[in-house]
Amino acid sequence: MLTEVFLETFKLNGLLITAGDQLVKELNLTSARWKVLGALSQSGNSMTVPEIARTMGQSRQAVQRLANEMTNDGLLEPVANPNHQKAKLICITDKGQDIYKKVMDKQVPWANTIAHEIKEADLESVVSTLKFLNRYLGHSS
Amino acid sequence: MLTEVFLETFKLNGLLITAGDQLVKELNLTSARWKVLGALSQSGNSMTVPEIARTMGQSRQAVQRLANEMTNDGLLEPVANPNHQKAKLICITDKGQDIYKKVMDKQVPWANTIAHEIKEADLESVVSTLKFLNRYLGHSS
DNA sequence: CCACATTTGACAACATGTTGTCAAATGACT
DNA sequence: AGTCATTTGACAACATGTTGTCAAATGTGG
Repeated sequence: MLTEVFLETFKLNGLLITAGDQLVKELNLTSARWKVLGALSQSGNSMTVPEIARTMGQSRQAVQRLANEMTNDGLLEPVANPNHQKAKLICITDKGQDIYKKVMDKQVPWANTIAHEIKEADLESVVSTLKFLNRYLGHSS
Repeated sequence: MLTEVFLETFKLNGLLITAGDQLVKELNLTSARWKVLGALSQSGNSMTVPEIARTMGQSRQAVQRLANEMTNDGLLEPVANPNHQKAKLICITDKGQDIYKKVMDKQVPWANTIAHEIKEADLESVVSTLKFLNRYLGHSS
């Protein structure tokens, strides 16, 4: 049955990326960049690239490229890190905040429409189980 | 909370691909090809490329490329489709069956180790909720 | 303080995914 | 049958992801 969870996760990932790309297209965003903004936003707005990568379950190189491009586009900005000379802290710019807010204004009602069709207990079960799997797989590697 | 489900899904997807790649590396497979074999295997061993793509929640072009490469590698073979001249039915070759079996021999114990740490009710909750989300997102697009 | 492992940014090679386009095959409707 | 929308394989452009490597910065243990 866990195998089924994995297959459904792969599928959901694909469908979410497609749906997400459609949702944020007109804001000149993509799902990948949205995810970076989300990770930063969720954690107080300032992390190094490798920290973002670990949060997202991806390689630091993938996030590094996104961060560089988004910095060029004025969505992010690197600020000096008192704890590390090379590893700058990545922050969201005002422009980035603005766009992220607009994304959330579109995403929240969309998510609520879906969430209404799912029992709250199931949602909690899913969140905690996925978190457990992420913790488990994250530590093992 | 549904937003959290989505973020955890993205993360789990990344970690699963990494873990899967490690698991099947020595069999000259990758997670992507494994998924194609799994989709075919789960559905009686014969589907057209677009059918596989819909099962996996991906674009038919992505699956087409994988299918072409795996055909060149002797894992798959296209057979005539009585219902469609162009859209061949993709089948797993004996060699493909062999490798898939070896993958499962490695994956099943690995999955069981993890599954033991999760309550069965939670697992059922996750599977049915993910399936619902996939059905919902699949129909809407 | 010094050697050594780890982390980090930068860069490259490559796998995997999306979208868009085209012509051929199919299906649906009159 | 004839027309038109849809599906399909092929191909291309591009976004996103992995791994591997290197040198610099950091952490760790003597």
